[in-house]
Amino acid sequence: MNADYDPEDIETRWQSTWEAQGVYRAGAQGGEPYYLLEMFPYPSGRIHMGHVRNYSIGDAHCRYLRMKGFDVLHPIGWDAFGMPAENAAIKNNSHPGKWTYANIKEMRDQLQRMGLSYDWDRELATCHPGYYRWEQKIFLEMLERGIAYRSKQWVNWDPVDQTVLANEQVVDGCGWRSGAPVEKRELESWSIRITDYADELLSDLEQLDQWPDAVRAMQRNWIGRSIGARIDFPMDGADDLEPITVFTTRPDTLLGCTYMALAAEHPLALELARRAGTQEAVSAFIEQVQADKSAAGHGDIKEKKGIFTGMHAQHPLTERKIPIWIANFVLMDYGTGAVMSVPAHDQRDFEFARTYGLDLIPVIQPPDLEAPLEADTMEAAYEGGGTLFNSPGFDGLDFEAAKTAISEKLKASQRGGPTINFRLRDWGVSRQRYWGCPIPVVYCDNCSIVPVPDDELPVELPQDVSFSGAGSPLADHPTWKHVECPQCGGPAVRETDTFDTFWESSWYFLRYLDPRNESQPFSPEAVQKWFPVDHYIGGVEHACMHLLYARFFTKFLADAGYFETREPFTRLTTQGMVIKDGAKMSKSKGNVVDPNEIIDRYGADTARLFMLFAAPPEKELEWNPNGVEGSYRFLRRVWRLGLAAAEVEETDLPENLSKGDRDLRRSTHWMLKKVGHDIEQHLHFNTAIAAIMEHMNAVSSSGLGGDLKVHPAVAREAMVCSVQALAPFAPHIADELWFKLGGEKPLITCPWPEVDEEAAAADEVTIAIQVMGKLRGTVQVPAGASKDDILAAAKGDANVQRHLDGKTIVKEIVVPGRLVNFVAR
RNA sequence: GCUGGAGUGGCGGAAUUGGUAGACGCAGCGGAUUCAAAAUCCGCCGUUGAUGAGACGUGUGGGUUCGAGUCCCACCUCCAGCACCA
Repeated sequence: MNADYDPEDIETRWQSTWEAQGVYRAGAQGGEPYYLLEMFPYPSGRIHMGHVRNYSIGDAHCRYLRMKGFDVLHPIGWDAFGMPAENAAIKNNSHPGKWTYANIKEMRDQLQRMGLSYDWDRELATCHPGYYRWEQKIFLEMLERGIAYRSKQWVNWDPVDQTVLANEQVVDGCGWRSGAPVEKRELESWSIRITDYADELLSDLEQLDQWPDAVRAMQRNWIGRSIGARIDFPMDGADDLEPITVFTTRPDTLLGCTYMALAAEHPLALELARRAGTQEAVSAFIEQVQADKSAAGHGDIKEKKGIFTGMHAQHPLTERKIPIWIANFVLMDYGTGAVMSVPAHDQRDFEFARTYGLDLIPVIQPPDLEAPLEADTMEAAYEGGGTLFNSPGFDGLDFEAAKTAISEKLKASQRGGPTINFRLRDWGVSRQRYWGCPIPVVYCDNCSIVPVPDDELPVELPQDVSFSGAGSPLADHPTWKHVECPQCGGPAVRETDTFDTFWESSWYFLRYLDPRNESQPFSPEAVQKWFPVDHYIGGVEHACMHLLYARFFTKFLADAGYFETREPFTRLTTQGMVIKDGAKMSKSKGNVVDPNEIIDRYGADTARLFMLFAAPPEKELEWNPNGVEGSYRFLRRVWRLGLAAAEVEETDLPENLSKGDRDLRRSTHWMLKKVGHDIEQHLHFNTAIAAIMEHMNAVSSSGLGGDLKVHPAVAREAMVCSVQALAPFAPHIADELWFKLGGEKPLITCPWPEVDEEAAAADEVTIAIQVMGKLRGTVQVPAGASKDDILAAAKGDANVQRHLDGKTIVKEIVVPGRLVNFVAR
């Protein structure tokens, strides 16, 4: 009679039933809307354990919320543009789209085998023109509002992927995808003024109180707001040149400035050298710096090097002559690419000055030092605070007051003033690749940059391309780029760069709301109903790229009038990595476990259960084959007990329950309460599942399947509730048993069981008894026992008496339901 | 260096936020069942002690408290992100 647990049979049957009944469709049941989203996958070909974990977490939450009566939107799609498709196309001499769609099909099958609760009607692929036409439109709105601009600038060039990278995409000086050392190139390209939103992106982090602190901190660092001053240094003896502007956080040390340093890429570097006649040496130095950077792979500079340009600036307050140097440690990417050097109070400047024999002028006196700082005896820069000296007009001021005083003075004489500087740079979005969304502009000799008119969108990628050449197939295409200028009708050429693929993922969560809309990117009604995303789940590696861009897009779209919401993701969960043998799973380490094999062997329910049980979502998860086996063993146990319960006669709960009945009912309802609580409070599925396991131990002890020691109705209830509680984690086996126990609709469409608080409450509690804070015994008392009764019972304990013997109790502490502590002398 | 986080049995991890440290699972040990195996079931399982009483025990050292894994001070180690950021 007892068929063995056969996950494959159960899972395929339920997956088709669910699909046939459309139980996952958003709006299928009504209820309060809830938008639950996991980061969509790149269709690389196969899903990996990281995906399985990510989607198991999201699915468990989704199923729980559905049972709690929410109308959950839970969509899935494909982040389908990107380099791997193009590389595969080059290798196989085929088309990236072919590779991409084949992978999507493969991965869709895999996800469906996991039995995930997605609304597949909303599936989207970002490489589809029906998707990307709307991001072209959004770009044109950015262009119109001055948020998108084209400029010639120094960019990060990935020599392997043959494309430009944004700052965020350079990791340790290497391309985030290719791993190749990044080079600096000067290119015409498109940028997005994300820096216009720097302040808001920073300050709104405050309100994201359901985001992990780590992610907020990373974004805060990334945006890098610092308060300081902008200071203009006029040129000495070259009146036709603009002053050199620097940014400093220490305007109080301005009088200690003895030289200036420019980045090698600074536009004035060569110009100054040309005027001073040091061109040859300086350009050799600049080339050396560039070569060192490429060779080191990183921005890692071993020793500080520099060269004097031969030119001088004037100190903005004293008009003293300030030599202008070029130095390898000055970054063009930060501030203005030029710094004022105060060697007495900045360690880098100090080292540089000592190397090249430059002057030191100490101007801040440390508060705990009696003798004044002296240039000749200093062994390191003093970077702390103190009182100003050697600073005519500011001597005696505290350094903090001096920051303001000097900034204001500069402002008054129009030589700078207080300012706030950000580390965040504008977002360079041009990519010299084919498999991306075309940037919808054309270049016309008469009209310059012309946006593609709305009725000509989307600008589609041509299908007939060859990947033989080194550059972009779009640039090499014989006809595609040649068009009539939309403005003057003359000959024009299309932009052949495509967008950074982070462009697609910056707004896909909005397209899900209305994925087939052909007249707008999404309807206001859909946004009104679902946006923002209530809970977003994904990997922490996107903390500073995707999540920052998505926040920016949302703010821009709000400003463009699409909606009011200014933050896209209310709650964020960043799940930990799946590791094996202490290391991230990777082909090179040979420690990859293929989800397919696990599902073949144990079924999806076991794989999911293990992933949720082994660790809370935000922690790393160590893949443990024995642990998987344990989860499988548990489900088999549930299966047997479930079948046994289905055999038990169906009756009402009796009026009078035996102690055994009450104990099992307490276990049942305590478990339900605990599962609900753990999911709602912290998404701690691991402790929720532990509670179900604990309860199953109690069910097992009740004799179910053998000599039943409890009332049949109590035993049935115990199993029915277990199956319901298990539904978010192992949905297939849960539905199968649910139907065997008399259920008529899939559990995801059924309400979460009510906790019977009375049954869940204990009628007896164990009180710990301490003497002087040390545990000396325990005692069982009725749940509502009075303090006096508890104390009496505690004093009755033989061991406690032994420890109190010969002592006087000076204090009795009673924590109701918990413990008693006797303080005795 | 800066920022964020974490240190609990052989392992993954619990501990209602100041109240019996080690739930649940894995591994291990012992037993039942079996001709045997698989599967299943029961018991033990921080260290020490003897199966008892006890002592010790949540990275280290102090402190607050009747009572500290939890709070305070100082330190150590590990992980992650950023890093010559002016």
